[in-house]
Amino acid sequence: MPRSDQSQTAILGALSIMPMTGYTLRQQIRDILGHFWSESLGQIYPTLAALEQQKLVQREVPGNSRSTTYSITPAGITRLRELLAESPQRGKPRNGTMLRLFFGAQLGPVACRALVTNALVQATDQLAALQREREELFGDATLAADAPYIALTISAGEHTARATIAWANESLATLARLGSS
Amino acid sequence: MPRSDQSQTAILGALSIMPMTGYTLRQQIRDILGHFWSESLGQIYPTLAALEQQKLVQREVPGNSRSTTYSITPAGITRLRELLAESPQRGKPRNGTMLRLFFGAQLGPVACRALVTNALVQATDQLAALQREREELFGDATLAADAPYIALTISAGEHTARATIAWANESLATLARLGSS
DNA sequence: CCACACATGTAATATGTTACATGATTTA
DNA sequence: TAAATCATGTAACATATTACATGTGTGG
Repeated sequence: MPRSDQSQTAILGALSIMPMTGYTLRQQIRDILGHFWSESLGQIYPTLAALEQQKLVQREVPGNSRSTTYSITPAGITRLRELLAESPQRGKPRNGTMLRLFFGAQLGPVACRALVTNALVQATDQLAALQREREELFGDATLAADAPYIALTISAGEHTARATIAWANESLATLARLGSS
Repeated sequence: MPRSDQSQTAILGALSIMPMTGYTLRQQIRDILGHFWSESLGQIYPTLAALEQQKLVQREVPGNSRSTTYSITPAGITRLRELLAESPQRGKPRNGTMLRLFFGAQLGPVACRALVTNALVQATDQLAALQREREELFGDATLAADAPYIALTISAGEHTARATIAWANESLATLARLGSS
């Protein structure tokens, strides 16, 4: 059962910052990588088991607690660096909003306006969330080494969100003209 | 074997513009929706078979040719409008470049620079491709009804590409400072 | 006539989510 | 002590890609 390289990369990466349980792993990935990554528990547990078999991660002292904290091994760090060095296989795009807009003649201008408005709201929310994250990032001393790189990914999200906002406003104006004529 | 609503939407949508074979369907989706959508042949043929069973598409006069051209039925148009009206289920993001950059401390500044440069090149190429498409769009009279909506999706691609270019240039400057210090 | 594009379809494989089953720990 | 959260793991289902097997039409 070969668990995907991609999931292994994300999980090893997260464990390279700090040891965690599978459950916490999902939370951290959702909350911190959420803008550009996702993993489900159904992926995480089997992947952790596979990584453990390959000795790339290990269970930490399972003393008193019933929960299993995993940490990355030196071999795991080596493997992580290999995986990160592989060229990123771009996932196939599937943007439901654009698909609907493309066939907007079938959908009608009113529903299209709703789609764009929705995209606008989401992008605005995301921009706010990213700005909050940026502030938190500088308050966390344990991330000192990672902070400059993490800031790059936050910046990317901000650029994209602002682009979406600009596009949405433009498009709403266009759609208004389209609807009235 | 329930074929996904998402694939059905894309295929019915494409057939709403003109009848096609499965093979051509894939080409058109790759070439025209490629910026925000993808379907493989392994999806297209089974989906077409399912759609035919539901009478949402039909084979056109299979007279002399060996190839099977499908066209959308009135029921298919109705179904397409239903599908388009469903709120777009956002696919989970998986951006390999951002994942690598996030763990840039493990990967090192040189490889990170390469990742960003690569993103810059891709975005530049895409911007050029989109501008070509925009010109073609106005030259094609058969798309008159769809053109304004299609233009919206092209514009979205352009905004995103320009945002990526701006981010990449900024980030290269940041990485240069990071590497030299 | 040979290579290449057109065309169809299936099977193996990969990937991934959701729901289910189960239970411990914390907090109000 | 009841509810919420933390935690693990599996199974069923959904989705998707790639490779394979096979054949037709067309241009050089």
